[in-house]
Amino acid sequence: MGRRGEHSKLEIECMALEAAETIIENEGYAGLSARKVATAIGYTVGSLYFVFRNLDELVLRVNGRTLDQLYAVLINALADCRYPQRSLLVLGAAYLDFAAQHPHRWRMIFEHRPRDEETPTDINKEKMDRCYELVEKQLQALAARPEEEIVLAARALWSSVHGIAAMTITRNPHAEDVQLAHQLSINLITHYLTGLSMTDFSNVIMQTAGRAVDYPK
Amino acid sequence: MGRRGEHSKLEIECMALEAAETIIENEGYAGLSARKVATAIGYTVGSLYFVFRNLDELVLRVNGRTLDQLYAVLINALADCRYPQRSLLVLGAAYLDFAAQHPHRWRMIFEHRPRDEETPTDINKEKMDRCYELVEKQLQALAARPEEEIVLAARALWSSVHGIAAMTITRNPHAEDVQLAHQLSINLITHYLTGLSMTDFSNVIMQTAGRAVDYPK
DNA sequence: GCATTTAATAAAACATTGTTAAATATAGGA
DNA sequence: TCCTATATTTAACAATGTTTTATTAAATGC
Repeated sequence: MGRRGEHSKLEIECMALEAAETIIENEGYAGLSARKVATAIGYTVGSLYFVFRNLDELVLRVNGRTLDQLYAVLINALADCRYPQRSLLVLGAAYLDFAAQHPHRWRMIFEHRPRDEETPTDINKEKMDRCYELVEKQLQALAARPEEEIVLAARALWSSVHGIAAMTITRNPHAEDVQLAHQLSINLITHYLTGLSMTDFSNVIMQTAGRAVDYPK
Repeated sequence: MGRRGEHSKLEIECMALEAAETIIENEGYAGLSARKVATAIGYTVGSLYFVFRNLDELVLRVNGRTLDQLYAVLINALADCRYPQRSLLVLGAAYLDFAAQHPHRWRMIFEHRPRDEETPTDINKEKMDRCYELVEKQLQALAARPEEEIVLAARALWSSVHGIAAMTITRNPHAEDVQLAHQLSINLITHYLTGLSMTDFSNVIMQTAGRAVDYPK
């Protein structure tokens, strides 16, 4: 039929993203297909390719929106935390809860493999780095250290919480899994920060940089 | 043609697994297909389904073999480490190196989503738990603590190193990525262990268990 | 107000996928 | 030597992402 101008290109784009999100939320990434998204928004397959270059691009866009949501959640969780150590614990807890509440979309951020080789994969890198920066800010408030060390510590800490989520929170997480994740996160952050406050940090850096692969006996 | 008895069922199974592994190692999971595996071992598609229930089963078997390899690497790396703290650092480094050397197969362990719902997903759980136990053993040698706390700490620590790998080592890791991963791992393990040795561990457990989700201000 | 162009949408076609059903050829026993 | 069981292939199916072609409605020119 080809009715025209009923929705603007931007509207269709937004509708498609929302439709894809609910499909993924309900059926997981495996349930996502171009035709399913298209019929969900009342169009046919070909129209999707008028808006997105391919499905990979749509997925990357969904991931971007998920990262935006995550960031908002983190900021919100941080709202009324006055002490940096508590802030770090709260950040970890908020991340775990977000992962548990949207397991499919959360996993898709990390697990999506673009079919097309030339699709840029690091489009959402900045959105991920924002999270590291949140952690950096708290670490800075906790102890005055050189920038370089703060960056490293933030990355180590945030990656660790992510690892706990990755190993504990499945695609269909049970309440007990989530609770275990929280225990692990608290355990990890607490001990790491204690160690951080006890160590001559720059010294460790000097000793270990650049000789990681063949670690001495 | 149907030549018969040229290879036993078990032989075909092994050939298919090896073929799948080289395909994945070279082209990633995206490059894996039933037909490609079949032709690689000189058979046609249908024959694969005489040996494996479906492709998911084949992938799970490959994952099992990868985990066996990983375990062997970890044991080997541990061979001549006399001090538990050093052992933990070496375990982390060995894990990162394994992930960097076989990124596709390593990621597939965690990223594989079975198409079929009724495919059991936790077949390789024991093989993963063996890794936790290695860490537990070192932690036990480091400090005498109740079993429960050792288990928790091992899980936190190992998940963290995995998280560092997951965030740093891409599907086509550069040398600089791997080096950063090693730095982060050393940083994390060192500070965590320092913190562990400084803290009244059981006290922390008592305080935090069961009130993880809505964390107090 | 009608014809023409242009762009939005649909429909169809293609190659590839996992999986299954049917066909076929071979090995071993009668 | 035939027969049967089974290993193996072949063909077919449905679903997928993507591209190409066809159609229709709006915008434009006169």
